[in-house]
Amino acid sequence: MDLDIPAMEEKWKRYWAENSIGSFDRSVLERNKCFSIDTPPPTISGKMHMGHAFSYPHQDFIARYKRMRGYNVYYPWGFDDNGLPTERFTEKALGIKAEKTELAEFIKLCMQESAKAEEELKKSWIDLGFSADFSNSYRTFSEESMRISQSMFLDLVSKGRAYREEGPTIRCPTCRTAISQIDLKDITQNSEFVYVKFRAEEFEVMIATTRPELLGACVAVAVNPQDARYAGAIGKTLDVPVYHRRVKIIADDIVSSDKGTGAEMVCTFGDQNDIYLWRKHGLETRIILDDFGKFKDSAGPISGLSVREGRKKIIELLQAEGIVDHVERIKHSVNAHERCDTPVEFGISKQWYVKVLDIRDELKRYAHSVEWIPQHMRVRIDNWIDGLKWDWGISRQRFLGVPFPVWYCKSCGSTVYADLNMLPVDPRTSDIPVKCSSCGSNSLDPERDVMDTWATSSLSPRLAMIHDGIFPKLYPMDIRFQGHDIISTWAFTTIVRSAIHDKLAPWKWIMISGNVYDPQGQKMSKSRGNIIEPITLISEYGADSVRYWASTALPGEDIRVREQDFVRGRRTVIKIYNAAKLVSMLINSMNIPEFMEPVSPVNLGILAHFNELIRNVTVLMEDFQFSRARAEVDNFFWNVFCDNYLEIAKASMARLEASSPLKREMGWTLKFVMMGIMKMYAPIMPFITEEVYSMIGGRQKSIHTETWPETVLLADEDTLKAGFQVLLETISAVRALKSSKKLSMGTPLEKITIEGKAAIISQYVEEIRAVMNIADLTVREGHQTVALEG
RNA sequence: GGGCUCGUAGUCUAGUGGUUAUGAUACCGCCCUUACAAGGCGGUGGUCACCGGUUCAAAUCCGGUCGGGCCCA
Repeated sequence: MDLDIPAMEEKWKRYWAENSIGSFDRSVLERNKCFSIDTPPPTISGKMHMGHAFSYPHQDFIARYKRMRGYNVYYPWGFDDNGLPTERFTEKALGIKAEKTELAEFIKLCMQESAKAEEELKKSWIDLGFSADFSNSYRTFSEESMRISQSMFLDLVSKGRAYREEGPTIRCPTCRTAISQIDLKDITQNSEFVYVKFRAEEFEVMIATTRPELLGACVAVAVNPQDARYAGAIGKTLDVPVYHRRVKIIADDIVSSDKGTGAEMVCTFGDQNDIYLWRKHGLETRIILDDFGKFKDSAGPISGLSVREGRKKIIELLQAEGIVDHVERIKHSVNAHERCDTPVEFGISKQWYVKVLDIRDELKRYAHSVEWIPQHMRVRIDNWIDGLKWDWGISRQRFLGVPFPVWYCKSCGSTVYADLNMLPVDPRTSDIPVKCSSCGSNSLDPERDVMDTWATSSLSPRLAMIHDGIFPKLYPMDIRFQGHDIISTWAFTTIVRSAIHDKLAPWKWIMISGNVYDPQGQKMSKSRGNIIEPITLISEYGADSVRYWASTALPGEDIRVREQDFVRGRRTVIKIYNAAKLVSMLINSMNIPEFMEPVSPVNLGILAHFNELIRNVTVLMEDFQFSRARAEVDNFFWNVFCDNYLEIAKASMARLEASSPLKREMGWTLKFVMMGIMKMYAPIMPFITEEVYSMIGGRQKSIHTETWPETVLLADEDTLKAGFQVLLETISAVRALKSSKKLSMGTPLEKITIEGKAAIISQYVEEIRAVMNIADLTVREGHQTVALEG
């Protein structure tokens, strides 16, 4: 009977759910008995994609392995329904616009849509056989998460780590919305460098700019301190053409001498470079563009114009002044909104920041106290921390997000914080009466910004464990799983939060996964049309095969989606099933005892090999090297167990009397080794191993509640193993002989002479005769040769 | 531009100083009555990106060059 993979997987999914296989035992909360996993909550705004199908199994391999090693595994599940992606998802699903919907209503709709999407999504994850706790998942935008996030924000405030200051905002003129840095991408566009002379009484400086229209926002001219051309000019002032104001010449290493003339105009704000210089040098602020991309009155002659019109007009005015030297066509990269490719504009407003610059060394120490898998990923967070230019900005000018529990007093200007017992609170929509804590006024303005999603996601260990009522029992957690693309965001911000709130590193280990590419090594994207859906692969090859594919990559390494890997996974599943069918046929009529001590060389030999396998695989799994671990099991299962031991056992047992002690011993060894292989495969392929476990008489209700295989005590294991190795080589030589004579492996042979290590081979004469169907076998001392006689 | 990473049969991949370089896939032979042809046995196929250095010995260590990828500017 052929194996029906979908039906088999369906059966066990139900069985595990009904029997709560793999669930966390709340009564055991000692840290050394638990293993806790900080899982990345997938965003609810998308389907499961190949990146998920690749990296999430890695967590599950470790979770299942640790359970079998006796740990009470805390493997919570969350969904990320916070922030902009959910806004867009809800807008699209309901055909509404956040701007045109009443705020409280919009947020309610977002939460409803998220809840629906989560139910749908959950199914995909369960289909892949994950053993996380789906029955009790947390959400990054629940009332509970909001309360946690707000209370931890207040903790930042009380520790002097959160502050509010003027900061840049990014707007997309096309989408007419505030966006965050994460929504930016670099695009290269054709542009022109306009070379303009800035004059002073005694000298002039030529600057090259791609944004002449921002002349009215010019607050400085910057040069590199090493640049000899401007050495004498630093600190002096220049006249801004058209507007005729004086600005200072400042020096900064960030200015490149070989770009343009080496002197650049600093405007508030043309690009991120400007923001950096503005902040570092404490420059004044001149905002001349409004939120809709039109010039304000302060832009003087170009007020009311668009960016494009203003640019044309300014160039005309500069030419009229006779100070345009020349115009050069160039290609340069600009920050653009990733959705619509429009170059963004920068504005300014008061924003909340988390102070991190002064604790960089401490953050690095915490980052280093975590063990990074693979180790080389650790330098990425070092580079990030070293390269930080400003504090962590957590304000976003959006609708859906965790609100700041903050008001501003209209009469005295104080910042008023919510009490802990008010949380969660949305000052934008709440009618809770709040009074100013300094002057008692009840006339307060709510903070209208919301927190960036990372400000909440960075608390994921708390979100999960408070939700489950076990915080801080298992905190810090054992391991975080995440991709390398978010080391500078999620890993970094989580380390920041534990460092500040708890003076701890958040985990013992962090495991970084790679990216998934299409068969040609290209990124998968809608625009390339090369998206492959995990659901398609699951229905075609089975979840075990998809997991098998995911297990082929080493930690941190990228992988391609290639048909042949799934084919290989499915072959393995089917091979396991067929091997199990044979094993159960061979042993089912027997009464196999739980323990036995084999005495025959062939059984001791495979056990010696198996011991070695268990040791190697265990070391690899402890080291999170599931790819190598699985390859070891594969090799043993196919080449040693199936191709040889099973063939030997099948042929030998057919010749032995039912009452023969050797037959009984073989039956026991078959079951013992097969069971052990299944246990080592179980974390990778939970479905087929469960099926086999039930076929060959597992004693527990599931293989996933079994313990990891342990070695058996053998006298002189090395000799046993070497002897068994000679047996395998001898069989291989006889097979080669049959193959060269174009005979089937089952063809009877009359008389065969084997030359080799006679003392060893003689121990296995009966097995060799049986498996190769040889009537008369002679063994002679000599170099390994096999000859057919007569 | 900076950091990290990778470069091994047509393709993918193992291999951090020591026999004849691992395995998968593809390809070519042969083998189906008794677990599995989605299988078994055997075979073809490689200047280990390039150049130089260290060493008795380099795919492996060091330096450089070229090319790919990711992250950051």
